[in-house]
Amino acid sequence: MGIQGLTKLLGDAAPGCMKEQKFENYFGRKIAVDASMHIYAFLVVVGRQGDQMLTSETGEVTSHLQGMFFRTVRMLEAGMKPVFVFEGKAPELKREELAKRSNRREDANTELEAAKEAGNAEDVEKYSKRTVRVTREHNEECKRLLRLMGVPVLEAPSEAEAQCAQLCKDGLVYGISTEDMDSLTFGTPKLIRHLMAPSSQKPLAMEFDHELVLKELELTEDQFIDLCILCGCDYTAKISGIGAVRALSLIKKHGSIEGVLAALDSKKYQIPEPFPYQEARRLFKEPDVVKGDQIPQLKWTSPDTEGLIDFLVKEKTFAEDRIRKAVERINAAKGKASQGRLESFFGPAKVVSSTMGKRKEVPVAAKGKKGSSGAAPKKGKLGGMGKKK
DNA sequence: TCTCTGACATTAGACGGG
DNA sequence: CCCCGTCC
DNA sequence: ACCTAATGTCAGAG
Repeated sequence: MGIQGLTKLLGDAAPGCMKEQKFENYFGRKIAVDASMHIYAFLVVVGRQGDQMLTSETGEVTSHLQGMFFRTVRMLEAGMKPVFVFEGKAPELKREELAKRSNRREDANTELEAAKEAGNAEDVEKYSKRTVRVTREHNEECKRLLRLMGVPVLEAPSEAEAQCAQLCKDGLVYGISTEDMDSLTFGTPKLIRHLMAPSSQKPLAMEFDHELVLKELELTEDQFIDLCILCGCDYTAKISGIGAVRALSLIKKHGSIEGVLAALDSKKYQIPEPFPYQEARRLFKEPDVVKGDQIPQLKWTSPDTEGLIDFLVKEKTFAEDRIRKAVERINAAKGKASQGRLESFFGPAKVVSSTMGKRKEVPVAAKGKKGSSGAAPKKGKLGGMGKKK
C-alpha cells in the first residue's frame, strides 16, 4: 500500500523536492529496481486476453518473461545499468496487510468463477487480473533471465524497497526506479518515478530528493518516518480521521508520534489497538538489509546470446529472430556506452572514500538549469514536445 | 464554504506493420 | 505519427 | 504457500 497520500502531500507541501528529468539524463547511470512489482504488473497485463496469458508450448505462463526481457532491453539500450532486487521474507508486522491482500484475491476468485459461469467476458478479464499472484517460480525464472542478459540480481533479506534504498545510500546506484513511495521512508537519497514511461504522452521522469524532502517539510528524518506511519503504511493501522495533511501539522506541532498521541483528543480520535508504531519506526529506520562490504559486487556483462536462445526459444517458445534482434540492440548500446562515456570525465572513479575502494555513483555536475530545451533530440526520440507549461 | 478523510473502483507492457 | 493486432 | 502499488471519484463530516 505504500504511504497513503504521500505523493500528493509532497506535491503540495514540498514541491521543491521533486524535479522532472529527461530520459536521456539516465545514460550511464546505475539504477536499482524492485523486481517483484514489475513481475506483478507484467502478469496482470502482458499478452492478456480475457483470462488467457502468454504461454509456452507446454502451457507455462511467459508473460513475466516477455515483459521483463523487453523492458530490460529498453533500459540497457538507454544506457542504464539496472540492478534488480528481489523480495525476501516479509516482516512480521506486514502479515496482517498481506492476509488482507490474500483475502481479496480469494474473493476475486469466486467472482471470477461466477463471471465464467455467466459468460461475462468483461468480468472474467477484470477478476482474473485480481487473482494474479507472483510465485517463487516466476521470480526464479526472471532471475535466470536477467543473469543471462548480463544484469546483476540481488536477493534482499526482507523488503526489496529497503534494500534498494540501501544500495543508493551506499552510493552503489544513482537512484532507485519505483512507483512505491515507501522507498523514501526507507531513506533512499533519490527516488525516480515514471522512469520507463513511454516517450510520448506520459509524464517525464520525476525525481524525489530525500534531503530536499526533509528540508522543505522542515522535518528531521525521524520525524519524516513518524509522519509516514501516521499517514498510513503497511505496518500499522491508521488513526481514523488523521490523513496526510493533519499528520504533517501534528508532527510539526508535537515533534513525534509520542507527542502527537499525548496531545490528541482521545474522544475524537481512536488510537488503533494495537498500535506498534515503535516497531514500524524501527523497520523503516533499521530494516533488514545487506549493506556496505556485505553487498556482492554488481557486475554488468555482455548478454549470453546462446543461453538466452536456449532458455527463451527452446524452453519457452519465443521467436528466435526477435530475441536475436533484441540482443543486437543491447550489444549496439553497450558499444556506444563504452565509447562515449561521460562517466570517464565526471564519473565515479574520482571519489575517494573509506569504503574500501568501492565505487561511488555520483550525480553529474549540474548543467545549466533549464536553459536550452532545444538541445537537439538527435534521433527524434522524443517526438512531441510534451505539452509542458 | 472549504478542507480533509475514507471507501470504493480502476489501472497497471512492448513491438511492429499498416 | 497513431492505431491496433500480436507477442507466447 | 509464498511478495506489487498508485490514482481517481465522490459523499459526508467537521
